[in-house]
Amino acid sequence: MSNLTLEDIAKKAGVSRSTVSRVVNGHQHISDAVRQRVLKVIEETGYLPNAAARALASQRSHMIGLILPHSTSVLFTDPYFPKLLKSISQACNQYDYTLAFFLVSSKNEEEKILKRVPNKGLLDGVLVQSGHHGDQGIIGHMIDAKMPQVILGRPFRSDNVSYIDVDNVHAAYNAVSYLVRLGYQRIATITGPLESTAGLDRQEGYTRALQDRGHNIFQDLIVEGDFSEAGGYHAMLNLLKRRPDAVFAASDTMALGAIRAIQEHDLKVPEDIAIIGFDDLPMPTLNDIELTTVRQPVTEMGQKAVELLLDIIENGTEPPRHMILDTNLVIRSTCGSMKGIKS
Amino acid sequence: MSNLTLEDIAKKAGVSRSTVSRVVNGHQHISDAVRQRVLKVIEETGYLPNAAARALASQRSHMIGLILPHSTSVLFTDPYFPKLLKSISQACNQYDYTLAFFLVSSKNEEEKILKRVPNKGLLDGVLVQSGHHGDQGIIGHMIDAKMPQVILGRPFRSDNVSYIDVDNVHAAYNAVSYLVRLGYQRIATITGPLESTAGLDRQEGYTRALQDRGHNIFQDLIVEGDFSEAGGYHAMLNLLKRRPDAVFAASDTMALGAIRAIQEHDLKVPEDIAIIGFDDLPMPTLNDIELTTVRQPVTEMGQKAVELLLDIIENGTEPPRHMILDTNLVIRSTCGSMKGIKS
DNA sequence: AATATTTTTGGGAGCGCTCTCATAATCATA
DNA sequence: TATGATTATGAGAGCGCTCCCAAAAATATT
Repeated sequence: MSNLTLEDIAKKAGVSRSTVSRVVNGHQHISDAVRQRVLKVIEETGYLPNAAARALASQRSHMIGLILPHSTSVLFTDPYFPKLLKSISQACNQYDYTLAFFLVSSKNEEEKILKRVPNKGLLDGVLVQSGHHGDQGIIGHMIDAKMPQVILGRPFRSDNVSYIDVDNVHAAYNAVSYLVRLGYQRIATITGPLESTAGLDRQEGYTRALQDRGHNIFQDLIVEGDFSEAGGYHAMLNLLKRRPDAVFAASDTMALGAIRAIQEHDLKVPEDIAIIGFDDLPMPTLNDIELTTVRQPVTEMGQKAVELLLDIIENGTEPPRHMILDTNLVIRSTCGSMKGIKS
Repeated sequence: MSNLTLEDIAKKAGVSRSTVSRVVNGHQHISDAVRQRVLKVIEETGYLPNAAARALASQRSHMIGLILPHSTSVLFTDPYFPKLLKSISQACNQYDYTLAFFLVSSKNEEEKILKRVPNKGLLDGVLVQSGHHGDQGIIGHMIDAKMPQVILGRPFRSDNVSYIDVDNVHAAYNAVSYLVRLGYQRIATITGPLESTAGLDRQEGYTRALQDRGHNIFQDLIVEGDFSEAGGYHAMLNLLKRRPDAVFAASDTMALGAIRAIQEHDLKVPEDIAIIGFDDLPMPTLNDIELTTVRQPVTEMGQKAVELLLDIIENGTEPPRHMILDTNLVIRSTCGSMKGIKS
């Protein structure tokens, strides 16, 4: 099929290579007659430009990479990544960029990938999912390689890189404030892993909300989880001994695990213990639970991340750009019913 | 960093461009002294070859694409795709290929993607997830573009393309035979969507097993599902009226939905109704259910698919290669206990 | 020691495109 | 109608690599 070159099209249309190039790239300063003629030849022959030649000549591959470090790739069971991936993919498509996908499953792979990614002529920029200490290596590597990048999730060292994140502190603050306003007294939290910024930030929101509302902070009402169902279950098992009347779980999956633990102890949600989650993603087995939760704008995040990256590719890394997206509280039935709460 | 070219390295090492190229690509006919010298310069300067230039000169991008058509992208909630994606990504990494990811979410996107994917110089080949009628368009398009491809899952028209699939008929046959041997009499099935080859094949295995064992086929014990939890739930609601004593669900997610329906009707698994699933993938909420199921070798499938594609890229499309992977029955507790069954 | 053989190296032509610059054609202005 | 400004087109020099071919050096063969 398309072993045709610009030159071939030029010949067939009776114009020069440059002219065909202009038509293909939609430049101005082309007479309408010529444009139509060239377009017709392209249509007839099914000509498609050679991406490699284009990338070499223009120094732009029109390709961006998505790097998922191994600290996160474990979490692939939850629907967060598929959804994020989908929105990133759609955004790439929208802007005519190709998405290269790098799943870093081991230290070994990290090495190999870090050798390939910074190659000139391959990628115009990268999106790096992060939020863990361990990811600083990748991020630093990209900075060294002067590869334009946007971090998904606030990284631990964020001063010199661009990132996009949801406002975790504020989101958690609102969720916990809601529990306070409902009159709950012993509000516990199952945090995310505390070596992640998301875990840290959500815990901070929890603490601040309680403090601002004159509640004491009890360390034994704070249990660390790992964003997994099993983690939530075990964390809740611990918490049950401390008799909380409400729990803010830093992820829906953990909320689910917590509910399982509660139900196994013949307690009821929300009558005995209220639960609030975090994410609001579609889960295959959430059907019978009306989970009150914090909705993350995952789709928006993917879209904006791509746009941010393209902007950086176009206009340079400096200054680093930080974008914080709003969340909103989705009130369902695991905290008891209540109307007229304004966030 | 690497705005260095081969030429620069050549100069620094006091050799020619060709020689450096040989070293970089590990060709023979290079004296050890020179090789060491060049390697040292490369090391010191952090030189990385320009991927675009390489692709242009060698007519090989070392990149393959993964296309997920919209018929499948809906299913992204279940852990099948993440797991497949992971193994494909790892295999690519292993062979030093870059993976480009195309999620086709709409007819509109399909058009755009089909315009970009066949570009010469971008991809050496593609993996296409399939099994639906609707995907024939994409497959045909790739054939027209002479793009090497491997289909993941048997496509509807499979004579002229290479594909890799699990032996769905045989797997279902074994699962249902197992139920028969356990003595179940009214064995129902919740099928996958019948416009997918997986759905069709698994149903065929069900039918054949019953026939071979002298059971009658009752059409009202066959209900179509859609691989989703909700689909399984509703299908089971229908089946309950027909009082089956065992159900073969064509996916674990549907099995889960079915179990939910059964439990809501105050029946017990396996005492009242036995359930057997299909997939055996880690599910966040499967903790308390010991599902007997058919294990699909998803990881192996991703790995083999990449290897098959690389072989095709290397040695040509002809003849089309078909690879069928074995499954195995994983006996847990949703069919009652029984020992010594050999598949 | 002379020739044939093999190994090592360099030169050069392309891969198919973009993009600047020069030239040709068109239009506006006086 | 001559002059300058503007628009349309073509020619040519790369982009940074691979790979073939020929030359040079090292080694083997008689």
